[in-house]
Order: sequence, then C-alpha cells, then structure tokens
Amino acid sequence: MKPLAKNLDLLQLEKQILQYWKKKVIYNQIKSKEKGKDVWRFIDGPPYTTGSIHLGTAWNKILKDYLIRYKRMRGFKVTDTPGYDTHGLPIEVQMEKELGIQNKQEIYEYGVDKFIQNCKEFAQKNLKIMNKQFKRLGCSFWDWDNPYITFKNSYIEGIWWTLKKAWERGLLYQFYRPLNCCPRCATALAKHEQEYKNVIDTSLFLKIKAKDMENTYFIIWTTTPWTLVANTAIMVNPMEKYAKVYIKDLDEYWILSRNAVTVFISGQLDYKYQVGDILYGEELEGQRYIHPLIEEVPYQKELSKQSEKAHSIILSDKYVSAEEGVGLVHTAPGHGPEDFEVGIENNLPIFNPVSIRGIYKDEAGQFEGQFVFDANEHILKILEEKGTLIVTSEIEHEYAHCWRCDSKLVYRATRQWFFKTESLVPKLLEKNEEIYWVPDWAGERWFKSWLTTLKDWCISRQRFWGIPLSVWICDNEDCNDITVIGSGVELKEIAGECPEDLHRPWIDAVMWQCKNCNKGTKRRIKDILDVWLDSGSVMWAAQEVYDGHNHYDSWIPADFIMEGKDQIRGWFNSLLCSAMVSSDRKNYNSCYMHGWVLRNNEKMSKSKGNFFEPEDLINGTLEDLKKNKSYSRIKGIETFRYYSLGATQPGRDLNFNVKEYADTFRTINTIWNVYLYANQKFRLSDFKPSKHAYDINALNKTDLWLLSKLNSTINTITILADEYKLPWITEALHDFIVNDISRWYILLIREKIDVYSEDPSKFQVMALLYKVLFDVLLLLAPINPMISEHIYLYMFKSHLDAFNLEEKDSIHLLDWPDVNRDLIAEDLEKQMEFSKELIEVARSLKNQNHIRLRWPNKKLIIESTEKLPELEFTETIKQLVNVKALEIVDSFTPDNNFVSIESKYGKVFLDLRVDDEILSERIVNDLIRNIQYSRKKNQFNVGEEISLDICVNADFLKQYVEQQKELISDKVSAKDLNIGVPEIKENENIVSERLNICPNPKCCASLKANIIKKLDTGKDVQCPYCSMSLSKNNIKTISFGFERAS
RNA sequence: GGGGGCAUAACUCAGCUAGGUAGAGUAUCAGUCCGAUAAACUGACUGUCAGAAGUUCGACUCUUCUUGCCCCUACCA
Repeated sequence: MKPLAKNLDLLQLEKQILQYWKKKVIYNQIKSKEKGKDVWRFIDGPPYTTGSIHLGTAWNKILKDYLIRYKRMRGFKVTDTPGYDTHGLPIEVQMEKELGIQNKQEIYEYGVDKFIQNCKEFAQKNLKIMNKQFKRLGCSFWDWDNPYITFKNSYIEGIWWTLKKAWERGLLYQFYRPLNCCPRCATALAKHEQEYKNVIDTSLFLKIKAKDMENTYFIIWTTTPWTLVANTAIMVNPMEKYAKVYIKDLDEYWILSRNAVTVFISGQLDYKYQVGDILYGEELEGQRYIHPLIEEVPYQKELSKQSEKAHSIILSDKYVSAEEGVGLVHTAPGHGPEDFEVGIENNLPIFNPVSIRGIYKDEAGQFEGQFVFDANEHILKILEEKGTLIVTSEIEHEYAHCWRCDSKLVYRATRQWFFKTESLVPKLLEKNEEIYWVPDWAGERWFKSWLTTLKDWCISRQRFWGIPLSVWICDNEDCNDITVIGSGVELKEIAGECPEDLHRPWIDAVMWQCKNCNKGTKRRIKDILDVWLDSGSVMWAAQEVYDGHNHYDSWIPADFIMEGKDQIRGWFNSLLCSAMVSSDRKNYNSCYMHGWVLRNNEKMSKSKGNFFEPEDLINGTLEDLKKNKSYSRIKGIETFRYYSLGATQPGRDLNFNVKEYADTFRTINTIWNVYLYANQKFRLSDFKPSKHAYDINALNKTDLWLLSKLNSTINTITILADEYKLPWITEALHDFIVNDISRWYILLIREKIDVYSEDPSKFQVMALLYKVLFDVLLLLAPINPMISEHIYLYMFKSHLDAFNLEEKDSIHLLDWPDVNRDLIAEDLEKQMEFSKELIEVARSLKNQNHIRLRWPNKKLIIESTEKLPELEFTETIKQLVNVKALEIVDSFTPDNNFVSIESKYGKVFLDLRVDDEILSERIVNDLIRNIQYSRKKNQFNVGEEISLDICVNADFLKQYVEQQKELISDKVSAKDLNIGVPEIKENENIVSERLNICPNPKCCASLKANIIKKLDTGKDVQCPYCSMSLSKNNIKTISFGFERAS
C-alpha cells in the first residue's frame, strides 16, 4: 500500500490520472469488458460547434458522465458517442464576420463552394478544441474519436430519409403563408428560432376615410405603420357594439368601438363629441374605405379590382376584441398569420410587397427600395401631411428577434416547406405521457404545454450551410411534379449522379429530365433545412456511428437523454416531432431536464462580466477564488464535478456560488482525509488486506452498525441513480462518509487501530474499514473519477484478492457494489442514533461543569422513562463520555456529588466524586496530551522512540504519575522513562515543557497558559475547574524533557 | 395576454408527493478534542417558513388571492 500525500493537490492529481488513463488505454479495456452486455442507450444531445464550452455545457457533460460511468458499473454496455451540431446560421454568421461579408448576395459573389468549405473547416476546428475541453472534465471514456457530426454525408442522408418518410406519409407540404423572416439573414425562421425582447415602438391612431359615408372615418390603431402598405381590409367584431361619433372640434364623424369612445376621444384627445348611432359590427360589413396610401402605392388600385372585399370592413369574432384598442383592426394578410387566415376566408388578395431582406419591392410604389423599419417614419410623415394621423404614442412591447443575429423580424408571406405537426398534436401529447421525465413537471407541464400550442413546423431556410432539402420540382409549369429523395443511392438511380459532398452548391447542380411530363427538368429547390431537424433526427441519422449500419428504418429509441431547459422547444421538441413525422413512434423513453448555470442569480454573459469558463476553475484563475486565500488552493475540476451534481434540484438553475463551491472542496478534503488516515494507520501497523480478513460472526455491534449503514447507503444511492434523481446522491454519500465514517466510526475505533494498540480485534477492524472504504470509493467513482482512481491505485489495486476480485488497471473497470440486505439492521441504526444523542447530552453536561473530556468520571446515571429504549452501545457511551460506569435506574435522588441535565429520554446524572484512580488518570492524560503535542510540534515521527525525564514538585503528583508509568511509556513511545528527576536538563537536543497544576489535591487540573499569565499580573485568580484561589507560590508543576532515544 | 418556477436562519439550500413541535452546511461566538492537513467535535445564536384569507382539531406543507424575482409562451391588431 503506497502512502497518500498529506496535502491534496487536485490539479496535479488530475493531470496524472488523465495521463495514466491514456497510457494504460483504459477506454479500450472498458470497451472489451462491455462486449455482449445489455445496452443502455444514451444519446448525447449535440452541442453547437462554437469553439469553446461554457460552464453550462460542462455541467451538462459532467451529469451525463456520471450516468455513463454508473451504468457501466452496473454492467451495461453504454452508447457513449458524443455528437456535434455543425450546421446553421450561427456558423454562417461567424463566417460572414470573418470574411467581411455583409449579406447573402456577397456570399454568391464570394463563391458558395468556398463559403461551404470554410464553414466546414470552421466546424471541424472547433470540434477538436471542444473534444479536448470535454476530456479535461474527466469525461474521458466517451468515444471522442468518432463523434457523430451532422455535416457528414451519412448523417445528411439520414435527414433525407426523414423527409422522404414524411412525404410518403403526407406530412410534408409546401405552402404560402406569413412567417417571421430575418431580414439580415434573409431566411424564414421557425417558432423555436425567435426570441422575444422588449422594444419601444411608435403606435399610431389613424382615421381612414369611408367611401360611401359622408364625412366619416374609421379609426384604427397599429404599431407597424410599414404594414399599412399592404393593408387590404379592416376587421371588426360582428357581435360588438360600435358607435358613430360626431367630433365637434373637427366637425366630422368617427366610427369606433363604443367602449373606446370616452377613453380615447375625451380621455386621450380631449375632444368634445356627441355619440350618434350605435351599431353592431356586422352592420358595418362591406363598408368600403379609401386606402390611406392609395396614391403612394398604386398597386393598391389593382388589388381593389382583384377582390370586391378589398378595402372594406370584414368580420372576425375570433381576432377582434372591443376590449382592446378601438375595436377596428388594420388587416394585412401578407404580414400577419391572423390577417392571413381571415384574408383567405374572405378571399382577399394576399399582398406582400416586401422582399426577404425586408425591402419594399416595386409593388410598394414610391416606397420601393426602402427597408421596412426605416420606412416607418416616412409613412408617418405622409400620413401626418394627409391629415390621416390622429395621434402617436410610444409603446413598450415584446417583439420577435432573430435568435442568431438579433435583428427585428419581419412577418411576411412566403412559400415554405412544412411538417404537418399541428395535426399530430394529440398523438404527440399521448407519446409525451409515456416518457419518464425528471423532474416530472418538465414533461407534465412544460413540454405538454409546448406541444399543446404547436403549429406546423417550417423546415425550409433560404441559406447555404445546412442540409439541402432533397426536393426536386419539375420546372414545366404545367407539370410541377415533385420528387423527394430519401438517400444518395436513390438520387444516383434517378438522376444518374450523386455529388461526393451532399451540400450546396454541388447538390444544386444535380437535375434530370422529368419522367412525369417528359418535357421539363427536375431541379432542386434552393432551400436548406432548419438546423433543429439535424439533431432531431439523430436516432437514425447517427446510426452509422452508433450501430455501424445505416438501416434507418430499424432505428432504436434512446433509453435516456439529458439536456437543459431550453431544449423543451429545441431538441426535446425536434426529436419527438422528427420521430412522429417519419415513423409514428417516440424516440426517447426517459428524459432528464436540467436548468442553466447562473452566477449570483444572473445568467452568465460576457457583457455582464460575470462570465467564466471551466478552465478558470481548473486553473484557479477565477477572481473570487484568487481573492480569498483559503480558496486559492482549490483547483482542478473534481470539486466542480461533485458540486454540480448535488448543487440543485432537477430542472432548477444552478446558482454558482464561490462559497458553496469552496465548501464542497472541504467535503472532498474530508473524504481525502478519511482515506489518508486509514492509509497511515494501515501502513504503520503493516496491515495486509489479503492476509487480514474479518469474520462477520466475530464483529461487534459497532462494526455491524457500520455495515448496516454501508448497505443502506449503497441501496439508497442505487435507487436514486436508477431513477435519475441525481442531486440527492452526493447528499447520501456525504452523510455516510463524513458523518458515519469520519466523525463517528473512526472516532470509535481510534484506539483499536492505533499503532501501539494490542487490541485483539485490531486487524479485524482494519479489514472491515478497508472493505467499507473500498465500497465507498466505488460509490464515489462516477462522481470523482480521478480522485477515486488515484486512491484506488495507491490503496486497493494490488489487494483486490481480499475481495475475491481480479486485479484491474482502473477502478472504472470494476462493478458497482451489491447491496447485502441481510446486513441492513434498522434497529441497530436507530440504536446508534439514540446513543449518539445520549453521548452528546452527557458531554454537554461535562462541558457545563468544566470537566475536560479526557478526565474520567466515576459514573453516569440515567433515570429511565418510558421513552428510553434498551441500550445497545453501553461500552461506546462509556468510552465517549469517559465514565467508568453507566447505570440505568428507575428513579434517582442525587446529593451534592451529582450534577444533572434533562434529555429527551430522561434525566442524566454525572458523579463528580474523585478518587486516586480518577485523579491519576486526569493528570496523566493531560501529561500525555502535552508530550504528544510537543512531539508533533518538534517533528518527531510517530513511533520514534524517546528518552523522557519527568520532574514533579509535589509528592502526591509524583505518586499519580508513577501509577501510570507503563501507560505513559506506551503512548509516547518512551524507551527510557525517569520520573522524579531533580531537574530537566537543558540542551539543544532536549525538548522541554512545564505543566502548571492546580494545588488542590482533589482537582489537579493542568492550567492553561492564560491563567498563569493572569497570575503574573498579580490579579486574584481562581482555578477555573475547582474555584480554589491560586497564587504564584502554591502552583504545582510537572516538567518534562525528552530527546530522541539513542 | 396565457402558462410555469421560485420566495424557509446572516449566506447557500433541504423539507412540501402522503398536513402533526421547522432542518443541514457555511458564517459568528464560546468551548472541546487530537500524532487526521488549512483536520475533527460540541454547544450557543438567528426564522411571523414573502403577505392575506380559506379548509382542518392542527398548515412551511393543501386551496384561493396579493406582492416580489425569474423563465417559457403569444399575432398583441
């Protein structure tokens, strides 16, 4: 058994272990061990290849790593392929920045092929960096050399398979409808790619002139003046009441909802008015109005020819409420989903004069070429000049922004491809019920609520770096036949060719003569796919790396996935939708949702300056760590691993707090201390694990208690891990190691396993402790794989025969400990709890009466009540309270010799009487303690022999010391011991000290330095233990001096 | 607008599913113990369990409402 280092240096330890794992190729050994075992199918949600991981990503991988290691120890073959998400806007935007490109057109000019190549290289470069970062977290035994990567051809084909399946099942379609588009990125975005932020906009009230009513105006309100260009109707609610109001100040009539009259006209505008006719909305239907921008947008005249309902009042009880605004709603079917819906119902033209870049097209008349948000002000001015504008005000509201570039989004009608997910909602909800969620409310509330409001999933994007839609359409307008391709092989069969790289622009070049009409050419639509479909299809698209084949049809659902709460609308959503759309079944059975990592309850972000990376923890460069001297020692990742596993409940955010983090290090240090302590004792006594076994039948109750606790703990943690209740695992482990082993069991067996101990059960106890520490180390292994490996290598590796196990190079090649239910004795555990409480009470009693714990007392008496259980651990109680006898009596009447304290179980009495034996032990224990302290202070090794002289200036003291001569020699390893020397010699080799003793022969307490100091000042001083008056002259002394024995 | 989460000691958080005298760690103070390191232990201290109402013999726990912080969602015309 090799000696453990006294000081725990995690940084160095971690480096060594990572090196060791590499050198011994432990990962390969794990893979061989796993062969043929049952599979636990874990699927890694792919992080995006942005180039560096933040603390949240680290946390995510660490939690996953715990379960991977745990499941392996439980005998499973674990799918450990990590993944990377590589496509999509984030990288495109990054590339554009690097290349100094401003917009989409410039990408064409730069060359799409080169652009794609750049994106790919960028992703690959980042992937390597991230691989390294993840491995440094101790997540070593994943298949880092073969991650699934979404830009690979086999992966792309997997997505094509999804498209084809959805097409065959009638769940893929194209449609023209308003969608939020990012003007900068020039693409449509799906629901999950929009982020709502507060913005301040100008809202305006307009009066729109009625065509067939004299001097009458319709009042509308809007926050988006730019959509007025495409206005084709005004909606009213047929069931609500509207008023025709005479405005005296202007001498004209306004029509608005009756509710709004007072608030708006007199409240906001302060006009005098008179309410005229009250009519229901339906009575207004068909009333025509003059479009407010009819001169500026001549195309509007065309529209009114196209549809008789254009520029008239239409009805909607669904989307118009008289409670809000003025009860009349400006309607632009090309710029809003509701407007669109009502527009279609009323056969209105869907007018969209805005390009995908947010710029007005020629149909917008004099606004052509203007960016819509810039046009707002222009339009406002025109309306003002025309006298159409009534009033403007600022309004703060939430508005959708691009998830990547933060641009304000533009609602515009566009032709896109969709999955019919809305129609699947009932089925999706049904499947969700079958998923085991941790926490349960992630599924029962959050995901359910998300699914309930699901719309059709827009999967097409007008960009470059992504998976091309495998949709080819015949360019003959009479035919327009559509072919959806499901694989590279199929493409080759049909088109006769298949590019080596399936990305744009190469795929765009593939075309063939249409076999439907034999006239046109089948050309691919230029779109690429929503990047969320990439990861959503991982179950089959990554089969090549997971299972070594590409039979997409036979995909296997994941047993377990785990991601952050943002994936409710992200991956959890895209996974389930992809699976249901393509295969009508669900693709994950259990799902753990964790929160985000916060710093002081705020989201970590670079702009806020509260951002840090895992490396800052590893290297100890985090400001808060450097600032505090005692924290500066905390380095490495193991503390964070332990901390982050238990720091918060499932689904909740992890609020990183330096103090808590440092406390965790204390726990780890205590764990280390336990092993260090055992390691020292084992080595000093030459304990041989394979030679010294314990006999279960010879164990005493304390030992059996420990075994019971051990098995209870294994049982608890096993259940927690199996149910993915991760945060409670460290709590259970901490309780056992710190409370039960470190603070209690070791305290109880200290004497037995000390070097000088001749206790017959010494090695038996050591063997038991060794076994318990081994099992505990196994429980710790998935949490702190590096610390536990280190301890394993130093203390256990060469001695596994003691447990009938073969020697293995790594603790991570061993199995999870079994629970031995026969050893769980609940009554024993309860008894120990009770004894602990009793000991605490009795110790507190001694404390109150100034009796040092190392001073024995004659007797402890417990006055029994009904609540008092039968005492099992009487010896333990006597030992830890340091009393010679323990009595339980039905009733007791104390005299002056007793002090008492109330406890839960009855009154406790302590006998204060002293005799020679008690006094002798009192003095000698104090003496020994002082000699030991001096030895330690002067760097004497444990067991190193000394020559000891003791000089006493009172006969009664000398006698007491003499009585315990042997004990003294034993405890302090004195080869020669002379008691009663006339004086202590002085030279540089001799260590000497003096104890000052209370002169009261019934007290004999050794007095602390501060008492003597007080005496020197001439004050009246009393012995704090017996209250006798002290003076410089009456103090007795015991002096000792020792040197290394020759 | 809709939905959800959180609110417990000076700090960080358990406890709430199944209602029965409020817990842990840290911090502070006092002390103890120790050949386990910057180790360990004990005691003391601090709580209107955010507020209000209800159900109940009894509410931190269940119900409703209010307040504050946070998150998700939505077309706010």
